[in-house]
Amino acid sequence: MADDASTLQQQVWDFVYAYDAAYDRAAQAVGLSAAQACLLGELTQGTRAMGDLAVELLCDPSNVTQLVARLEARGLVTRLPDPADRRVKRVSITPAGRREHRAVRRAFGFPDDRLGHLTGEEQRQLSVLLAKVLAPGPGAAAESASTAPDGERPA
Amino acid sequence: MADDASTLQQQVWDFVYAYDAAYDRAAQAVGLSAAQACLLGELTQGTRAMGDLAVELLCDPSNVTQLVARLEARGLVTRLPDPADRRVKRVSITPAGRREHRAVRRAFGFPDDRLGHLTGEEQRQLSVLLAKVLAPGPGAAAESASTAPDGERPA
DNA sequence: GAAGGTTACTTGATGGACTCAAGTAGCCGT
DNA sequence: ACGGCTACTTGAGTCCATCAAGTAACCTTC
Repeated sequence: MADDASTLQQQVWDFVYAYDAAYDRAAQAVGLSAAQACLLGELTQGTRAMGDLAVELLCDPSNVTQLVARLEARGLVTRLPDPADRRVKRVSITPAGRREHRAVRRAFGFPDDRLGHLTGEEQRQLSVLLAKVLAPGPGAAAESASTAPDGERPA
Repeated sequence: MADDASTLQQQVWDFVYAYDAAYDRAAQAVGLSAAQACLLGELTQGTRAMGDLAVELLCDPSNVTQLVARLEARGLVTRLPDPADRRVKRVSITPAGRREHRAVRRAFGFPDDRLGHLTGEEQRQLSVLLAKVLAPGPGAAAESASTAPDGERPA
């Protein structure tokens, strides 16, 4: 029985490894780092305050500052003060940034290449299982942070 | 239909995100980076040549040099010349390294915390689905690199 | 309405991860 | 032994990431 469990763990590891590697390749093919692509992904649904990005990306605010600075220097995002609270800077994606991000999504073959191995029915099964795995489980107190709205991942 | 698919993609993203974050936390709880923990994991089944590590970790050989140097400085691995080919350096894990690695495994709660949400039968289902996803599929020519033998992952 | 505390972001310093280019040492075929 | 290849290292540079300290703006409270 420990054998079944360890096989599953190995499979999950390989799965995550393949996913990460594919995303990395996709980003780099477009000339972005994984972190940059991930940040762009966060912005596709609308603007975000710097601080919110730090929370969503699970990193230090000062890290977001430099990440955004590099993207801004390349014209992929803009940073403008929030009219309601002048401490806050709201980051939004530019048309060029949207193009780059779409290019990453296009280069990211994992969903089609890998999930495409499954039939529609199998995909539905997988979805059910993942929902259960991801459900806030017993043992963990509070878990939320739905991360990216369209399917990104970090480094 | 595009809705089912996009839900699945989002779930896979969240799953990978949670896995990565958990591994990162586990490594850092022990005072290692994810890359260092991953490298230790590669060594648990036996020694490896530097070059082989570079292939398995999908990175430049010079990166392995510094990674191993840092681990060696902390006494977690040793590096000794291959008697058969004096160009080759074989890296092996020390008892201290093994202890650290076990600590990472212990701190890595994902398998128990998350996969534990599934019944034995569901785990078996997931295993079958993952096997199909990971199978060398149509479209990819050659894929091997079974990565870590006991369940590691990179940054 | 000014003082004090908190919040949001930036700056500076530091360290790890990673890559590329160039270098050295050892292998191997001719 | 010579030339070419392989394995690893070194050095330079970039990005990611964190911490500590700073600045500006908000928000209370007196």
